[in-house]
Amino acid sequence: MLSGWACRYKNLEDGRRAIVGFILPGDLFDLNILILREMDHSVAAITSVTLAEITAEDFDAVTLAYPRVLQAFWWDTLVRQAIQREWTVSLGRRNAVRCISHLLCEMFYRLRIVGLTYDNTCDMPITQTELSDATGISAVHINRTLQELRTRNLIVLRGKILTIPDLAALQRIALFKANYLHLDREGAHLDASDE
Amino acid sequence: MLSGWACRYKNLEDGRRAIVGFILPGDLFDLNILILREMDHSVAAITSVTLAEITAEDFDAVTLAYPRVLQAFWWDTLVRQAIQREWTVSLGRRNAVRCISHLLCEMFYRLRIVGLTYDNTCDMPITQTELSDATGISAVHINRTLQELRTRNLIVLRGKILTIPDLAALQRIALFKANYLHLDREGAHLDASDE
DNA sequence: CGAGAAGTTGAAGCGTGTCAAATGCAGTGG
DNA sequence: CCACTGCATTTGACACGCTTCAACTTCTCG
Repeated sequence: MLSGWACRYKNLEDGRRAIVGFILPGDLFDLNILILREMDHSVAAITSVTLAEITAEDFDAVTLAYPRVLQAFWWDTLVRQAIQREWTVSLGRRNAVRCISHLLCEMFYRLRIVGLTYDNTCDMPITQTELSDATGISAVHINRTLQELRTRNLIVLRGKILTIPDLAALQRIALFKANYLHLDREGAHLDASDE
Repeated sequence: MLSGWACRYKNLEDGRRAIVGFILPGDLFDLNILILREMDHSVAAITSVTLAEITAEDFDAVTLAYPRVLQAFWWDTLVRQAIQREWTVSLGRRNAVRCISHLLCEMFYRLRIVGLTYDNTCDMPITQTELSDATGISAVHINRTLQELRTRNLIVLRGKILTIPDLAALQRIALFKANYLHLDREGAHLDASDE
């Protein structure tokens, strides 16, 4: 993924859609298809996107010839898995305010790694309906919760642009700890939390 | 993991515990520690367990010398990730009855792969409190929901032994589709669902 | 047999879902 | 430039699944 946003999702048999992850610029996708026989989920673009492609043959050739490359890819996979685990925690244990705050924190950090934040703002091209599909919270309640976050001056979200006036405060609300993103292996990072 | 059950969990700052996955016999654990610098979660034994261990040096040596081994390990990682995604769906979209049913289906299938089911029964050594930590549903409601599943003859659960009289029926309730477990790469499998 | 853990039960409250309708907003064609 | 269209956001009222609390009972194991 070179630019743009996409999401992974699964459709339940009763027709509802569940977003299980967001794919941001710089993310690898999709290694699944190279290793597993069958995709167990779908991917959809949220904005217009640009991709770089590699064939299965080239992938096999490169990774077999340069195992370090495979290890690096694997590192990426493990980080995605850590993110998925944190989503599990969010959905199971965090209420609406915390769940949404946590998701926004995660997006902001992930965008910052790849240089797509500007001071304390970043793009946030997802609709409230998509937020609903991602968090399992109804769209109506997403709306009310966003308004609460706005009222408490924790976020400014207008026209697909997100500004976080006080990241440390938002993290505190969200019970967000950035360590699960394993930023230490990558370049730029600054943890706004106290610890 | 050679025998016994364990779980991965994270502690929230407010003291609650969230179980983000179960580790069953045959599962690899923990590749994270070999690749990532820092564990972002903890692992606890549920029953007494036996493990096989490999040093980081041996691991590096083997995977660098035999890239196919690394690819196989990676395949395992991707399946774990698929399971984690399905947990995300469960917590976000399934109500208590479906969520618990789904978890039981998953456990049963995973145990069956490694030959730890006997006809339609298997061990289920987790307490209702642990089920609560895994699903985000309060222990009290876990209890009531299990009773409902028992009343509807969907499960028989007594003394850490689970029997599923009609697996297809339970899957239907749970909206369970076994494809996400990617059983096709492994040996024995029988999908009890209609499709 | 005793003690602590696990499971069970009831009552009350609340966070969130659902439904339905109104409003705002962006793109399209006349 | 405006009417038109469809989607996203917002609002209010009401219902319900689930949580919480607190007690009680049943298991398990030394």
